[in-house]
Amino acid sequence: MARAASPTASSASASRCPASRTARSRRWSSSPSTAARPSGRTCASPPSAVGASPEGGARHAVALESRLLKEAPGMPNALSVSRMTGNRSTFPQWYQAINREADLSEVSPVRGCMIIKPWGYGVWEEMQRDLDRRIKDTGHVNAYFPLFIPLSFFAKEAEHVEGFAKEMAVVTHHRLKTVDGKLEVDPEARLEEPLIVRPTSETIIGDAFQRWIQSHRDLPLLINQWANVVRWEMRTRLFLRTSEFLWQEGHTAHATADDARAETMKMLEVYRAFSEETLAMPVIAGEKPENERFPGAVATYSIEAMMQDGKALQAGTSHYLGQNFARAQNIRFQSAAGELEYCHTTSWGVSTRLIGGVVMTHGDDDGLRLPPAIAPRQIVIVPMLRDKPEDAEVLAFGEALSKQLSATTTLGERTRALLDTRAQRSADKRWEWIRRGAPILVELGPRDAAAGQVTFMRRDALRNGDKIVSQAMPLAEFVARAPALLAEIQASLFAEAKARLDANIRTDIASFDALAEYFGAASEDDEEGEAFKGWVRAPWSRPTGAALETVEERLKSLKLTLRNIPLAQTGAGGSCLFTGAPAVEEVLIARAY
RNA sequence: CGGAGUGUGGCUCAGUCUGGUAGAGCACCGCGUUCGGGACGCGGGGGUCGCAGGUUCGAAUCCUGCCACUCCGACCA
Repeated sequence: MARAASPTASSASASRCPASRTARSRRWSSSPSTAARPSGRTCASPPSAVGASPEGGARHAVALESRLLKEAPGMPNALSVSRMTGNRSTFPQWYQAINREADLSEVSPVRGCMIIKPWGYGVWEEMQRDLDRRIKDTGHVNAYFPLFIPLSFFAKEAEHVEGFAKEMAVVTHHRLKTVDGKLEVDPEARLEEPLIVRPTSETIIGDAFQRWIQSHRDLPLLINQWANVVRWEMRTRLFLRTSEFLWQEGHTAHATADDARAETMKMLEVYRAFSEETLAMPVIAGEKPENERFPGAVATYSIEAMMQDGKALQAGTSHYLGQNFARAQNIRFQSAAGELEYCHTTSWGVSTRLIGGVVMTHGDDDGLRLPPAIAPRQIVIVPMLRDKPEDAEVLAFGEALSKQLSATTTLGERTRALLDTRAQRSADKRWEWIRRGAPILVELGPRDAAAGQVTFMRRDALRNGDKIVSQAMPLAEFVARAPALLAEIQASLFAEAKARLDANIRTDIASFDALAEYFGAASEDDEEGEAFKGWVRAPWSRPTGAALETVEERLKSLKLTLRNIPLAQTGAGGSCLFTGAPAVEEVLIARAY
């Protein structure tokens, strides 16, 4: 073992020092800024001390990947956690490590598709439950439409077709046959009309709307569907972009443009509130520039969230479709005046991508941190069992605690507590729950049982420097305070992310050159570590058509995109960053997922 | 689809240059000692080295083709 700088380290301390072990560490070992960094936690030797030692510690990958990273050098707006997660060059590895170590998801044998593991799916279920409530509270009802859409349906809206045609899964046959012991597609079983696997459901739902709507009394028609969709993506990443993903898609029809526009904005606001209140993920809501519109839409709005590497994630969209789909599909109603008119429709959706957003918003060196509102288990009790008589008391105490906690109400729901009685070692279980992001972790030992007290850790504030922070209080007090404590964790995660977002949107960039300097300089760095860059909010003249395309081209050279035009405008004047013309509003510019 | 890289037990990797019949740590199983900050000892189980051909007495290693994954582009929730 090449642990040159700490010759005294015992194997025991080495085992607690996983940072010293991956081959990755060699990548940074020559970096001057790494060597000086004090080792984290119980780790005795600096990362640079380690060479080719192949010792393992795979389960610690989240911690070890990130601990080795460079500090963001001299960045005024550097994230508080940028030394681990804010480093652009290692962020993808960190992201994948969390997916693996927090048991969220894994790539499947099917190209471009993922397996959402129970813990990750549990998070999705909590999201679904909360958002479904919000969707129903705004008057919508759930329904389900077919996975397969006849090609002819899909073909009706020209822009829509153009937007999705390149990423379509198509079903052409309905039978297999065995030839020489091998299964083959039966050429005899060709479908008369190919079916596409839905990439979105405007057309199949529009077809139903066309039949369901006759009178203005049938409007508004407010439908939502929870479903999977398929878009044949070239490049996929867990949760953020996969060929198949889960989502919710709302589809509504209205009598007037005003009503439909109001619906579009209402659902955008539902998404904003859901994202900020439930996911603790601050967002900026705004309108997409015309070239970023949903295919077939008159206007598209989005909420954009800032990830810990500074990139923007489109976290939800809401579209005003005008009468485009109504005309294409003959969705008409008879008005009070007796006239036949086309409906105005909307659609809006969020997907399992949000899970990726939560990971990249709240994750840290120790793994995932889940906002209590979406944590499948909010309080996990790990009993310290030692194969001794007092184990029974510890377990009994734990069961009582779990039961009492489950009788309380947190954030409007029954508190989700778990007594983890699995046979694994307590220490392993503790770290597993830390990596998974359980908001509160209770460690229950004989001393607690005897004293009738609860010792616990908050995942949002797990460490003070290198030390794990735990606190203790009497059972009754803990049970009484747990809901408030969880609410506090929810709030603190949001506050942390909100502060990061607010601190990293620059509004002082007044020219394209300045923009290029800010973003361009970093891209010339090698992969060793690009400094954190946030977003830029800049005045612009809202160019359209070819002029807008030119803007996009120039931004592309800097790997930048227009995210949205925030609804909340400051009214600041100035001249357009791109055209020099008088600005009419501000636009958000960022690198994006 | 272009550029770069990687495929070796569950995980992270060494071994490939210089062919000789597969390793480490962690994880897993058993026993014992431990146990409030990622325990220790002893003993085990698990890999046709991404796939298919080829060269060779012999291939993880050399050659050819293919596939998959990761990162960077193009495309997108």
